[in-house]
Amino acid sequence: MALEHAILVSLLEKPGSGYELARRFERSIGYFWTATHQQIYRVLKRMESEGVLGVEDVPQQGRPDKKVYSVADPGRAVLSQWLHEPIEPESIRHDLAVKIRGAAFDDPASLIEEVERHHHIHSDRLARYLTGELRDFTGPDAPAPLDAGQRLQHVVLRGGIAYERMTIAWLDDVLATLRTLGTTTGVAGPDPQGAPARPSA
Amino acid sequence: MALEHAILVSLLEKPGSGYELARRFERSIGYFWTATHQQIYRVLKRMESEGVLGVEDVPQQGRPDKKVYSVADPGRAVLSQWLHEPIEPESIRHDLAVKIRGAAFDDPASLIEEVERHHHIHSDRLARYLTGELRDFTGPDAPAPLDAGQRLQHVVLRGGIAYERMTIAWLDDVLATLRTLGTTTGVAGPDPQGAPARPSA
DNA sequence: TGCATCATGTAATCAGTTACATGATTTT
DNA sequence: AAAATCATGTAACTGATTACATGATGCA
Repeated sequence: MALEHAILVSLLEKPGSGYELARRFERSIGYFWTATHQQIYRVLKRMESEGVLGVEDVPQQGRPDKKVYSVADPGRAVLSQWLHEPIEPESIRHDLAVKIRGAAFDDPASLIEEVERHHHIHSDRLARYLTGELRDFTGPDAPAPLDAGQRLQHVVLRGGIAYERMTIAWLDDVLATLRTLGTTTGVAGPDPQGAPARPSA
Repeated sequence: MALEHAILVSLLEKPGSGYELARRFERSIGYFWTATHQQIYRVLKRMESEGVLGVEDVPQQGRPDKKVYSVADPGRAVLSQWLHEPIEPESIRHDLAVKIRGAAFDDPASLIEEVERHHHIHSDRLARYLTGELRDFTGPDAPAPLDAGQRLQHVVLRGGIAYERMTIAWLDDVLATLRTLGTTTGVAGPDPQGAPARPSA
C-alpha cells in the first residue's frame, strides 16, 4: 500500500488538508499515484489515529474550517522504513492494449477514434508537464541551484515526460497499424467455436 | 472492470481453463493486465453463470480434470459493446516514483540499490519481449503474412517493448541523479515542522 | 439563477491480495 | 525424498470506486 506513503511524502513536502491533498493527487504527485478525496479522508483519519500524522484545526473566514495535517515523527519513521524495503515493479493495467487485441474480434477501424482521443489526452498531459518543468526546474524563474528535493522532483517529472512521449509515439504506431488493416479485415462474426488458436507470446 | 474483458479476449484467442488463463496472465496478456488464479476462478464462475462463457469438463489421465472455458455468443456481444465505449486512460501507480520523491527526506544514496534492482528486472523483461517478438512476428519461423489478429498482437507487444526501453533509460537518469546527490545531501532529519514548501508542479 | 470552488464526510459495493487447503504426477 | 507442475477452490481482508449528502461563498 503506497497511498499511505504517497500521502507522507506529499505532507512532508508541504502540510495540508484532505481537500488540498486531493487536489495534489490531480496534479503533481497524481502523475504517478491517484486517489479520490473519499479515500484520502479515510486514510488520513486512520493515519492520524495511529499517530503518524498530526492535525491542526484551522478556522477560516467565509469557508469551512479545514484540518491541516502534517507528518509526526513516527510518520517519518514509517516512511523511512518503507524506503528501505524492496518493492516489486508495479503491475501494469492497460485497458487500451486489451481493447486493441480485442479489436481482432470486432471491427478494428472503429477503434481509431478512441485511439485518437487517447493520443489527444496524452499530448495535453505532455504539454502540461513541459510547462511545469519550465516553470519549476529549467526556466529563467526557476531557483538557480536546485536542492536535493527539487532535483528528485525533477527526475520524477522527467519520467512522466518520457512516459508521455513514449505513449504518443506508440499510439501513432497503433493508428498506422489500425489504418492498414482497413474496415473489412476483421476476424470476427459470431463464431461459437472461438477463433483459431494464435501463438500467444 | 477490464479483467472480464481481458479474459474474453484471451479466451477468444484460445479457449482454456482457469489455470491456463492464470499462466497467460503471467506472460502474454499479463504484460498489460495482471490477475491471480483466485481472481480468475472467481470471475470465470461468475461469467459462466451469466451465460457469457461456456464450460466443458475435460477429463485427463494422470492430472486433475480441467474445465475448459470458451466465449459464448453473449460474451462476444459484451466484448463488442465494451470496445465501442470510451475508456479513460488508466491511472498510473508508480511506487518507485513515490520512493524517489520520498528519498529527499531520507538518504537518497540508499535508494541506488533498489533502483538498480528495478533496472535489472526491466532489462530482463525487455529481453523476453524481444525474444517473443522474434519468435512470433519478425523471425524466420514467424508466419509469413501476418493476419489482422497477429498484427494487432504485434503492435501491443511493440508497446511493451517501448515501455521497457523508456523505463530503462529513465532508471539510468534516476541513477545518475541519485549519484550526484551523494550520501550527505539529504534534506532529512527529524523535523516536526515538515520541510519547506516546494512548488509541487 | 445556476454553476464552480472550498471543505468534509458516510455507505455500499466492487476489485484485488494474501493466506489456507487439497491432491496427484513429474522432475531433480 | 523433496520440489515443481497441474488443477481447483474457499475465506478473510484490504484497497478502491461510486453514489449520496451537506453547506457556504463567489462568480457569471
